[in-house]
Amino acid sequence: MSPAIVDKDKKRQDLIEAALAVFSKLGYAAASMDKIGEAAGVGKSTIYEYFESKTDVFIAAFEAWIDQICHRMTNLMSKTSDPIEKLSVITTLATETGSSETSGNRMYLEMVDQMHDETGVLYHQWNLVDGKTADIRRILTDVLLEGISTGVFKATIARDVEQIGLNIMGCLDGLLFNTLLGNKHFNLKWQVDFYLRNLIAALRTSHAPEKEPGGLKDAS
Amino acid sequence: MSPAIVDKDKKRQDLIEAALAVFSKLGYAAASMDKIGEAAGVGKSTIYEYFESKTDVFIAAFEAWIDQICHRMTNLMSKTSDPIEKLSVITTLATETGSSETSGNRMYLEMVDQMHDETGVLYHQWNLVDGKTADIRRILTDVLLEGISTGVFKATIARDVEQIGLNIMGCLDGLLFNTLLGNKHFNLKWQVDFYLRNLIAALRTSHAPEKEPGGLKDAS
Amino acid sequence: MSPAIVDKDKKRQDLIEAALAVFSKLGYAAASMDKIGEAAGVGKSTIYEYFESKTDVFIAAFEAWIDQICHRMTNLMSKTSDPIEKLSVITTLATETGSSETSGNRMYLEMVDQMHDETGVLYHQWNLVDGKTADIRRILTDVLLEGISTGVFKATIARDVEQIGLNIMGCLDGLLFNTLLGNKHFNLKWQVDFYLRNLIAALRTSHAPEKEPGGLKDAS
Amino acid sequence: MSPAIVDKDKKRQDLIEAALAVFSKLGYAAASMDKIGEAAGVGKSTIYEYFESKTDVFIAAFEAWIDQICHRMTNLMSKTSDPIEKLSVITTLATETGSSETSGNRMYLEMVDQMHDETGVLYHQWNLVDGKTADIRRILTDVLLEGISTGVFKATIARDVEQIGLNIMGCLDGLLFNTLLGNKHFNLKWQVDFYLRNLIAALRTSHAPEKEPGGLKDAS
DNA sequence: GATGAATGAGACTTCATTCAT
DNA sequence: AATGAATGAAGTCTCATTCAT
Repeated sequence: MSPAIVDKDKKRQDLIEAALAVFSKLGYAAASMDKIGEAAGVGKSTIYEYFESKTDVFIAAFEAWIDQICHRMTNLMSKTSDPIEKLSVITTLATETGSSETSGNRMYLEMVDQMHDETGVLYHQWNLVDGKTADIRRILTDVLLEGISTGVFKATIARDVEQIGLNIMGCLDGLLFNTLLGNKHFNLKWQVDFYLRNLIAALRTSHAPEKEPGGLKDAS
Repeated sequence: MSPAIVDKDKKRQDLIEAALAVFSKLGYAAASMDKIGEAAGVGKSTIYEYFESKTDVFIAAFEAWIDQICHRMTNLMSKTSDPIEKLSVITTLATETGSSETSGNRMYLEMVDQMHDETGVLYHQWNLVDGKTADIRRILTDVLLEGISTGVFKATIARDVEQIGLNIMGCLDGLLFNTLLGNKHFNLKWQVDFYLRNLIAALRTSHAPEKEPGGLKDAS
Repeated sequence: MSPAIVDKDKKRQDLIEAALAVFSKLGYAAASMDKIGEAAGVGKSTIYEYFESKTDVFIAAFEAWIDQICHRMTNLMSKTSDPIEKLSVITTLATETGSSETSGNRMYLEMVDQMHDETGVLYHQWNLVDGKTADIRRILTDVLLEGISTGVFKATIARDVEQIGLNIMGCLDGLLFNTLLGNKHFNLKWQVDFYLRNLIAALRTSHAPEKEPGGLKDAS
Repeated sequence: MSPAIVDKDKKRQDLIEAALAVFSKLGYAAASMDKIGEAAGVGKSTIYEYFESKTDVFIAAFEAWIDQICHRMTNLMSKTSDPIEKLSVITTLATETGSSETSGNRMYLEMVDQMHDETGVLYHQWNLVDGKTADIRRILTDVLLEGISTGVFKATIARDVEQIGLNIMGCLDGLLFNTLLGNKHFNLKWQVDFYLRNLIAALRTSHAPEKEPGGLKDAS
């Protein structure tokens, strides 16, 4: 006759899952509590048993989303030890996100929007976002440092690894946006390959073997 | 004898200007007609003398915004004949946009958001956006083609000029976003220089002189 | 160099004419000052030089409308001396008003609406309406009295002529409404003929000749 | 344990009732959602829990209104088997509707107005209105046919029963309007009796007994 | 006298949130 | 714990009317 303590956490997860799906598809504004409740199979007032407000729900969904990305990235990268191949994992991730299958994913867009909007959920919450995205940045930084220590990447980039990580994230974001936005001129795979190819050319030591990551060969 | 004659076109421009400022600062949803009117120094109902709806106002502001970018880009590029230096104009533009002076500029973000949101103003309006942004793409394409014809860029990129133009736009967008979003780790100038340096290295003919555009030398 | 005094009255008439057309077509609420001005070929603010308010414009249009009906009715009735044939003029008038040619005429409907609506222009203005419609009632009463004095109608109806006049107006209104309303089952001419035939049968003296007004013969 | 369960159907009916009262008193345009809510004792937004829009509310009120009339008419008519007395039920109904007790009833007027107004709720909805009013027409038609089969009414009117039913409805509407509209000259009971008396005289077989329905004897 | 321009009041509608059960 | 029901604040848009020229 112990109270259903576990259920509460499980249900919260279910709600987050449902909310993430709705936010990804509709964006923050169009995602009404009604719709989130419906997606989770509960009445909308039930959501308030688990979250303070719509803001709270969004933040939880956002955190879950970042966690998912990190897990996926870590998983894919663990399959190889070559730093260059690890970087090329990004192509896979980006292509996945940009594919029509999951094209509803507007979380990044919403994150930016909510951070930038004076009335936005995440306005002045850079610390929160920073903390969450730090995990992704760390993964990239580690790959670069690993590449330096194994002689694949130039030692001179060591002081810039943090900025280079940001460059990758930033440029990828932009390429992804343009695809999500429905730009029919856009060939996402080509674009990501082209960017990565130019980047790696700048990072690699001149004597490093020319073995290239899958898919990059045709990019120029 | 004559009624108050106002240059309706001028006033419309003023309203667009004000609307662009408000949309840039607050985004589409948070930019109420009240606020736009206040910014323009008129009552909200006055706006309806010049526009059919909020949608109309946004589209006009969006078009004005693209036009501004094109003009600025064309102006800056006309000051040099070197394709590489022309490309580096992008650094200036990006830095300007990302500077705190004009940090409110969320138009691109909003454009993406409105196109992607099922209920968005620009949903399924890709033709409109495409037509407007085509001008920017054309400017970039022209620079690339000019570089090829003067032997500065590899002839082999000729077939890809369109995609490369998109790559520039996309990556720049992403870098800009991350800055606008308040990412304090982000050094926009460094990021743009780094991207352009890698890009130009991939485009230029091997025998081309190493003369680099201002500001790129230190980027690695 | 005398001021254009005549023009003012003429212009007022033009405005009334235009307003009547717009009110008849659109009804009171949908007839914006903008549209009335446009129909009269002047700016909407000009209307306020000639009328105090939209209410004023409507009342003037309403009065003009009643006057038109009276004139038409008087004209048609003057062509015969037979009271029964005079009554049958109503068929012509009703058919005219109900015909698709002029089907836009919603003045009566609007009159009723505006009188009955708590916020209506004519609310509590029965005196005004009564005074105006009195002319029509008088015409009908005169026909009945004339019929009595010539022995065509029963003398016993003398005390009821006023009510009978109202009966004609009332029933005709109703039949007209149902036609204006688009009731496709409705054959206006048949309906009016049927009503008048029954009415006349009740009014006429038993020894009066059976000569019937045109169009009534087939009505049963 | 269970949330506040309200009989949604019951509440919807209450809202319709309240809306019908407000529409009847003020007409469609002047009946704001605020006022309807107030009349029902709920906030205006609550109405949107039960109806999609103001249009929806009006249509529901309109349908309820027709249903009420049909029920009342059927009830009253069921108390006698004499077709002539059945027709005289109309006098009762009309007098009721036109009495000061329920003088606010402008539903018919509004129905006409909304059907006729280009921007009206019922514009081009003749099918809806037709379907609803068909019930009333059917009741009248049945009475007439029944009268024919029992030899009270002339067999020759058989082909016109539909039009005669419409004639009754149309003329009654008009008489009612003039009363509702506040015409102080109008004696509704006299008017309806007069109309019905003339009608019945035209319908009845010559050998039929002169037994008249209550109230008709004095009408001329 | 005429009118282009401006607007304030008010309408419908949405939705995050609260409350009673 | 769960939720059906209710709502107030806010947003977009309309339009009769006023004002300055």
